Amino acid sequence: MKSKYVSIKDVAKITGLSPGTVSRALSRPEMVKEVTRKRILDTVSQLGYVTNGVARALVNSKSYTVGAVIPRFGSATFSTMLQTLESSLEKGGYRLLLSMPEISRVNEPSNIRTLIESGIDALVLLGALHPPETLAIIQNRNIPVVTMWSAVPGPLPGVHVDEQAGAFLIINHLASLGHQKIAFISGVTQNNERAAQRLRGIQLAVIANRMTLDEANIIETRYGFEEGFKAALALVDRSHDITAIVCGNDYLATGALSALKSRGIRVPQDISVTGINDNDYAAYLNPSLTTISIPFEQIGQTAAKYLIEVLKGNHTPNVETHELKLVVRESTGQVRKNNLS
Amino acid sequence: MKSKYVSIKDVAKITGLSPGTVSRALSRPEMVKEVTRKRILDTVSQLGYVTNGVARALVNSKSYTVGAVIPRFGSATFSTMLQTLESSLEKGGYRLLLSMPEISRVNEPSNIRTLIESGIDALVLLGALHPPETLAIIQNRNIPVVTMWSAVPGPLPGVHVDEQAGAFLIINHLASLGHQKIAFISGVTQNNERAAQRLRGIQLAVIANRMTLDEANIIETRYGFEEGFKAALALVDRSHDITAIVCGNDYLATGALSALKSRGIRVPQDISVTGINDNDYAAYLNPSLTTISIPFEQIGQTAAKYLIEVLKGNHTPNVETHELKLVVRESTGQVRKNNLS
DNA sequence: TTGTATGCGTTATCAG
DNA sequence: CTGATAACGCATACAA
Repeated sequence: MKSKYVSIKDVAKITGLSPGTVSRALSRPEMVKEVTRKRILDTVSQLGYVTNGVARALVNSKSYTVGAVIPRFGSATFSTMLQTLESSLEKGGYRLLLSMPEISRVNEPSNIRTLIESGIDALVLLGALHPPETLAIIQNRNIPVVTMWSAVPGPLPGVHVDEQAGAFLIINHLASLGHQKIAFISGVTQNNERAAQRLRGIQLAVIANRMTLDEANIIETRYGFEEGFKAALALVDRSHDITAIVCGNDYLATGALSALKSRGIRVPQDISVTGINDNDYAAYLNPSLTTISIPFEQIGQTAAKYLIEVLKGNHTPNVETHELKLVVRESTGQVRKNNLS
Repeated sequence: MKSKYVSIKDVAKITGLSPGTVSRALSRPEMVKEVTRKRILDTVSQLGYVTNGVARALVNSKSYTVGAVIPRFGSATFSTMLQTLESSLEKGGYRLLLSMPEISRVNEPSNIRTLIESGIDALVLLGALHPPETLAIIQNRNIPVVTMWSAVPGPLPGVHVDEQAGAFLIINHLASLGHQKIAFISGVTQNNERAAQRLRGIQLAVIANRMTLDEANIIETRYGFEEGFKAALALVDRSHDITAIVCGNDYLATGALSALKSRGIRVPQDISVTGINDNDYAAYLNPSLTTISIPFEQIGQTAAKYLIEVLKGNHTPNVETHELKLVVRESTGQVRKNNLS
C-alpha cells in the first residue's frame, strides 16, 4: 500500500538536501545551519508536509499517546474528569486514546490489549480494583499506569478519593441535625469499588453516630432516575419512620426526590434527601437536596501530571508501590448545608 | 532506542519459522497450515507477544484510529454523543483519539494537525462551520470526515440536526398555550452555529406565531447556571408582562428556574420556563420545565457508522457533497407537555 | 554542518 | 504452504 502523501524524501529531493538533514531541521533545528533550515522549512510549508507520527513512533518506540479505559455507568460519564485529563495531557504534549465501555459489558484486559497494540506510552484506568489479567499485562509490558478515582488502596499508583470520608461527612451532618433512622439507596456494588465504599462508609458512619440503618432500608440498584424513583417509593411504603434518605449518586437522588414529591412528601421538611454527586447538576437545580461532590477536575489533572512526570523519567513507574503523594484524601467535597428542620 | 518487547522475529526464532509465516498465522490464519499455526499461536501466548500496531500502521498506512475534535462549552460536554460515537467505532474495529479543547481556546486547525500526525484514518468534527484552514487540511489530505450535530448545511458530510425546527416546536407549543410575550436567554452565538440557529429559529417562530420577542428580551450569555440565573433576574426586573422564558440550553434554564423561584415567581403558573436540552438532567429533575432534547445517541452512532462505511470504501469520501442520507431532520426531540396554565 | 547507511516491526511480493 | 527480501517513513550513528 503506497502512501500518497509528501514524505521527508520529497522535501529532501526538492531542496537538494538529504533526508537526514531534513529530519534534523525539523526535530533538532539547532543542528542545522540557519539558511539550510529556512530553505527546508519553506519547502515544508509549501508542500504541506506533515511528519508521519507513525513512522516516528516506530523508530522512537514512543507515540506520545496515552490510553484510557473509563467504563461508564449508564449515562453517568465522567466528563469533567475526562476534560481535565485530556487537557492536562495535551499541555504535556500527549494525546488521549479513549475507551469507554459500558460497565456491564466491560472486558478490561481486552480493552487494554487493544490500546497497547495501538502503541500507547501509558495507561489510565478507573479505580484501584482490576482483574489479575490486567495487572499481569501491565507488569509484563512495564507500562506506566495511573488509576483515577480509586476508592480503596490498590497495587497501582493512583489518585485516590476517600469515599468513606465523604460518607462520614454526610452522616455526621445528618446526625447533627437530629436524624435517627435513615435509608440508603446504593448503586450496584459489584465491580464498582466506589459504590461499595460509599455503602461501607455509610454503614460505619451510622454506627459511629448511633443511628439506625436497617438492612431492609438499604436498596442496591443500578444508577438511574427511574431506579431512584422506584427505590424511594419502596422505602416510604415500607418504613414510615425514616427521616432521611441518602443516595449513592445524583441520578438516584434526583429520582428519589421526584418520587417523594409525587407522594406529597415534603423535602426536606418531612424527609431529607442526600446525594453523593458525580455531577454538578442535581446540587444546583434543587436546593432541597443535600449533596457532596467529588473533585473531578483535580483527579483528572493530577493523574495526567503524574503520568507526564513518569514519562519524563522523573519517577520510577514502579507498579508495586503506591504513589502516596498523589493521593487526594483531604477533600471529597463540601456538604452544602441547607435548611433541614 | 531499542525496544524491549517480544517481536515477531522472536516468535519466528523460537518456532523455527520465518517472520513472514508468523505474521500470516496471525493476520491471515487461513494461509497457514493448521499445525504450524497452532505451534505459532502457542509460542505467541507463551511469550506474551503483542502485535506492534505502529509498525503495522506504517506498512499498511492505516491505523484503525479515528480522531475527533469536540470543543466543549464550559462544563457542557457531549457525553452521550461521545459514548455512542466511541462504542460504535469500537464495534467497527476503530479506536478514538479524542481532542476536546475548551471552546474559548480552540484552535481547530492545530488540533487537527496533531491528530493527523498521529496517523488517524478519519476525522470527526463538531458542527458544519469551520475555518478555511480546516477545510484546506481536509481537502489536502483527502481524509474522510464527518461532522456531528451541524446546525446549518455545510461543505462537509455530516449528521445534521435541525435546530430551527426544534425552536419552532417550542414556540408553537407556547403559542398553543396562549403565550404572547416571551423572552429568550441565548448562548453565545459567535463561533457556535447551534446557538445561532436556536436564536434564529426562535425569532422566526415568534414571527410565524405573531408573538412578541423584544430585542431587549433577548439576552446572550455564556452557558452556565449562574449566567441563566442572572439573565432571568434581569428579565423579570425589566419586563413585567413576560409569560414565558425560553432558554438556549439546560444550564441556562436551570439557572433561570432558580432565579424565578428566588423571586417567589411560580413556574409555570406565573412564568413558563423552557429549555433546549443538551442533557437529560434538567428535564427529569424538574417537571415544571418544558424541554426539548437533542438525539445525541443517534448522532454519535450515525456519524461512526458513516465513517466506517467510508473507510470500507463503500462511499466516496467526497468533501464537496453533503451526505444527505445521513441528515437527521425528523426529530430533534419531543416537547414534554406539562400543565401550563 | 551535511550525507550515508542502517534499523524500528510489520506486511506484501515473489520465489521456491 | 513457507521463506527470503523489500519496502513503509523516520531518526540516528557514523563517516565525510
